[in-house]
Amino acid sequence: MNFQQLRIIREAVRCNFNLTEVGNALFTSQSGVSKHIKDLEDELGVELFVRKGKRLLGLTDPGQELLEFVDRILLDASNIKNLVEQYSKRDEGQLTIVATHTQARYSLPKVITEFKKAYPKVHLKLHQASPNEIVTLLLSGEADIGMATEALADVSKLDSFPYYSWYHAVIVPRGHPLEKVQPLTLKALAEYPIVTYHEGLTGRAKIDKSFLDAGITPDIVMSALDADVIKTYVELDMGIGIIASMAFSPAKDSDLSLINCEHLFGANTTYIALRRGHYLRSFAYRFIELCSPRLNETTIRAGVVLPPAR
Amino acid sequence: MNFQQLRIIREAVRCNFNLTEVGNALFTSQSGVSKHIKDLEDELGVELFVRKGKRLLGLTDPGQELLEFVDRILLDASNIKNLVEQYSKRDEGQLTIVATHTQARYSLPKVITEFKKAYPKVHLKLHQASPNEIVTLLLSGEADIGMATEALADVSKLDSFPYYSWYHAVIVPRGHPLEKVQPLTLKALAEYPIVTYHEGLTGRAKIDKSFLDAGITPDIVMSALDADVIKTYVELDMGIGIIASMAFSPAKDSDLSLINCEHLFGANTTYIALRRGHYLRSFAYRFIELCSPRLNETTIRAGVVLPPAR
DNA sequence: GATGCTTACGATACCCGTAAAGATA
DNA sequence: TATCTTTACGGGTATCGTAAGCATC
Repeated sequence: MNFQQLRIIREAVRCNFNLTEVGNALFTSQSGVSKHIKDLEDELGVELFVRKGKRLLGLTDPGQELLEFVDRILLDASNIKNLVEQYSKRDEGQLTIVATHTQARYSLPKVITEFKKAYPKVHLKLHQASPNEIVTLLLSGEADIGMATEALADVSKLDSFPYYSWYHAVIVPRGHPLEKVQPLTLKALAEYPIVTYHEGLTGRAKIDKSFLDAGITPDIVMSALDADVIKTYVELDMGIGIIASMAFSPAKDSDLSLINCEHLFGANTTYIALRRGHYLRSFAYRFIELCSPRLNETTIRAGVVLPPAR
Repeated sequence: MNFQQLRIIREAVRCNFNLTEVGNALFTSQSGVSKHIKDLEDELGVELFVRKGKRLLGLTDPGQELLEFVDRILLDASNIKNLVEQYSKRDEGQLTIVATHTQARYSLPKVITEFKKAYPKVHLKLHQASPNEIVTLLLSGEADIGMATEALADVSKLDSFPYYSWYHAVIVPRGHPLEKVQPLTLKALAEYPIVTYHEGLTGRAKIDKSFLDAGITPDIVMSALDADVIKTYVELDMGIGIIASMAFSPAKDSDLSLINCEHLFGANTTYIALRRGHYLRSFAYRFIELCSPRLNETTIRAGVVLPPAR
């Protein structure tokens, strides 16, 4: 048994059991991949893959159980690399953040500016992705820190920590009749076409649930992945917008006006998530602390989940 | 980085950094060991060992941190071997139990008889050791299941489960005046020389504490590792004995009489301990279940610690 | 002087990639 | 037929053990 064999097992699963693809992914030949699998199966004395003729279709039961350990071995191997770098290059290295549009655009710029100042030698990679993609990237080890409002808190192999809480707000073209409605109600909103976020993004679930609970069917004419797109179409008068309140800038969005609606959709919590067991460099912990001072290295290592901040 | 290198790192620590010994332990040459360490340090770019000239003295800080991951990787590697055997030879294999004299002699014979009947093909190894040795053997992976009254429950890397509770009893030569003392008191015991267990064994701590709390200094003339030795010397009239009550057999110990003293020293709990994260074959779980029906595979996997049984 | 570590060197085994052949869709 | 896997084979590399050279105690 060697590490290359284990990498191949893991990659085979990720590549849906296409060994040619595995070869490419690991920068080696497909024949070598094939042989390694065979050698390992011979050594262990068990078939790890379900085969139909020559094609691999999936994992056998022992293969499935084995995969858990393989994953952890490879995780630990990468942890070793990280931890050793921590000593040889204390303030150098790479940090990969993966966040949704909302976080990348509105909450992270300030943090990243500060971080860059404190750790100029750290190569910071910021990926933008959907909540589900964020989960995948964290679990595969391709990203160190994930940030999103959705999905993260439900995954057992992730540790997630409340980052901050926020509310939705309504945006309308300046002079829109809704500006005068006091107090704002779901019923009043539902009288206009609505532009808001896509399903599974930035608290969209809360919006849907609020309308559903009230027995009102909103006319959602368009859903977008980010607030910039929503604002664009609200400016074009396609409807009123519902966005995360921090996405509104009075200066830049001077054609629009923001209407508070904290009472309508409830609070959302954005989470910072880490892969459980993944070794983080000290500057990664510092990054998180810059996001929220309550989340220091000790707290995070303890895995304690604190109540969300306001 | 390969597995041999990791095995060498781990073994170097176990062998007190004597690389010649490591070579012998791993059945390879000392020069190879030396080179492997150098190669790994070169690859990682960090010194893992503190050196004085050519001699190794200990681990550096990164080496210490690395060791944790190395241990887990090698644990997982052995888990893989075990789990795969579970499929290829369901009811065959090896099971290593390590227990104190008291358990090996008085509580295990019945269990082992039953187990042998159910799993005739499993090679059962029973080691006898002190509580501290039991901890070491479990942590090094040399034993699968440990049993003792002391030490086990305090080790964080072990999962320990209450096996059964028991009481001490006093043994005296037949016709001894203590037979008539009703009720038996610590003070009455302290008037005779006492033969009992060694420190750190079979509830000796409870005996000492009871006397200490009562402000009485017992005259312990001899301490032994097991009840058989204690009984021998009580028969020779060296003093009265305090032993675990299950160590007395009316038939075999006809020269002695047993005096109940549950009220004097309190209950002891014997624990079954496993190395956390160590993969156990299904027959190992069955063995534990034979010890105590409450400890089935599900309960143990959940790591739930139940209150001790009576 | 005995023990322990490093380096050099040759034999062996292992790993990789190319190429050809066979299986599957 | 195109895609994919297995097997065979040759070149390269890594690993291992012996032996010699040094450092440490």
